[in-house]
Amino acid sequence: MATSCRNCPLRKLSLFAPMSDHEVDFMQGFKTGELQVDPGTTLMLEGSNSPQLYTVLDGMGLRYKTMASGDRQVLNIVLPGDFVGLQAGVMKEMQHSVEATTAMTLCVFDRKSLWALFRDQPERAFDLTWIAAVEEHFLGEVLALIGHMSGIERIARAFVRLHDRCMALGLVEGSEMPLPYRQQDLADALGLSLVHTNKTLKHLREMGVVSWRNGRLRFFDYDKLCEIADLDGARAPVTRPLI
Amino acid sequence: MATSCRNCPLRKLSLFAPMSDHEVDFMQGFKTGELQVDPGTTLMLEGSNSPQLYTVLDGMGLRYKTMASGDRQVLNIVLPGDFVGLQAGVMKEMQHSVEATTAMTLCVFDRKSLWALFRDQPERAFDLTWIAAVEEHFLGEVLALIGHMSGIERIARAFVRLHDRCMALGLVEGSEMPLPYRQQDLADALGLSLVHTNKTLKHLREMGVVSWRNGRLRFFDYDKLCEIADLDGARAPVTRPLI
DNA sequence: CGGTGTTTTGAAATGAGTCAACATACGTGG
DNA sequence: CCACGTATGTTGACTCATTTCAAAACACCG
Repeated sequence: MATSCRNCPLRKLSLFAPMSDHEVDFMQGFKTGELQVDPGTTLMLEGSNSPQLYTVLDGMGLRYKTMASGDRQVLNIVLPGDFVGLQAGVMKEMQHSVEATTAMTLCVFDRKSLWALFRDQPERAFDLTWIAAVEEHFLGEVLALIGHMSGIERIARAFVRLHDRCMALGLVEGSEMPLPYRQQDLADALGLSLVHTNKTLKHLREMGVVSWRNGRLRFFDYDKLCEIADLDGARAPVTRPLI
Repeated sequence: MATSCRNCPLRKLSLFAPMSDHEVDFMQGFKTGELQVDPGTTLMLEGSNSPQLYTVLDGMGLRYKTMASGDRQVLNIVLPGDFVGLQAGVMKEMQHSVEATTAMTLCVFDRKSLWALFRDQPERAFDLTWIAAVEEHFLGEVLALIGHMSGIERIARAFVRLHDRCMALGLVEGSEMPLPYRQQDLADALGLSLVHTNKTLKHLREMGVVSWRNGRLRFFDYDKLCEIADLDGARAPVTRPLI
């Protein structure tokens, strides 16, 4: 049974900007359905133009680009609350692909009604731009990360950032959280080779900082991890709108 | 004397999406003035919240992030037609800084009237989101670049992309174009050390491919450059809106 | 039980960073 | 007009993080 926007479990989270009843009603009308996909499903394909846009309700995915050489650059990890397909909505086509890593539940919107949203709901239109700006911000962060940090620093920072995001979503259980990816995925996200990623993970494990096994990430010494990641404890949470 | 939007020289370029007379009139009203800045001026500061937004009319600049270590990551080069400050407009504050490299002329908009734009001009609001999506796309490209390519490939690709952008803006004169930056700027943009950037530039020069001297970039063998950059000749130009 | 995908390990090769000096250009003030 | 200071570009030698290659161990599934 499909969730109604009114009882959307994500909306309750403080991570997301509050929305008036009237706005929620509009979103409800904007929503055309709900989609369940299996792990490995490609939601958006680079160069294509999806007729549908999504908001992730549940599950995890990946945004990535495929390069001429066949390599893959993972742009970021897709978590609940993320909006998928904005590029297809405003540009001619997607510039990256999006794939479901786990099973996912998605809110479906019709691309054609995006224009109605801009016309009738300036607040929501503003929020969409906001979302695009937040995406841009995250990409900028990763760029700085890959451009200037060593392997162990990159991995540590990726883990901390992931922890922050999952914490805000209530996905962290004690000192443990799900991370259902392959080492190859992390390597592709951080611009490292698989072998080096593996060895660095081993190093972090033996240092007693974090352990990533069987799709679960365990934090043994979070402070140390932050230190390696060159991040202090005070990180302002980024509030953002939910579409 | 300030340029009127109606005769805006940029608008004529095919790079930018066409705009109706009515839309141009609105933009004219949105525009509050024109700003001239000297080289080295900081237009936006990371963490601050500018009351003004700009569209570059003339000159070149840099967007960059400053890292805890003191390093700098150049996100991209700012050219005429680029919109500056969108992040400050929709998020609480800028996540990167913007600096004028040469003298610049900027169209000034009032941040407060951004909301009016969303309310009264859904087409323009749509364009703003479009711009944000284009920015995101470019950052994704650079990310893939830095994550997976060697020094010489990165430099070659940066030059080709720059050539494409400047060509669309009519800034290329024959096989030569202005590039008023320091080697350090390029190094910071591509995640390379200054020394390695210097040596790679020398290498490209000695191969007879490109020469970058005295703020001017000269192409001797453009095909070869594209080959090194792993780009074929057929690159679709990205049309985008001008605000 | 064999097949496929993932993780792990070791050894060798190298691209890129760091250090440290020198060269060049440009502007300012004496 | 020259001397000096600062910013940028150039070069060589050395080091090391990371990549690449190759193989083995492990896990899961039909």
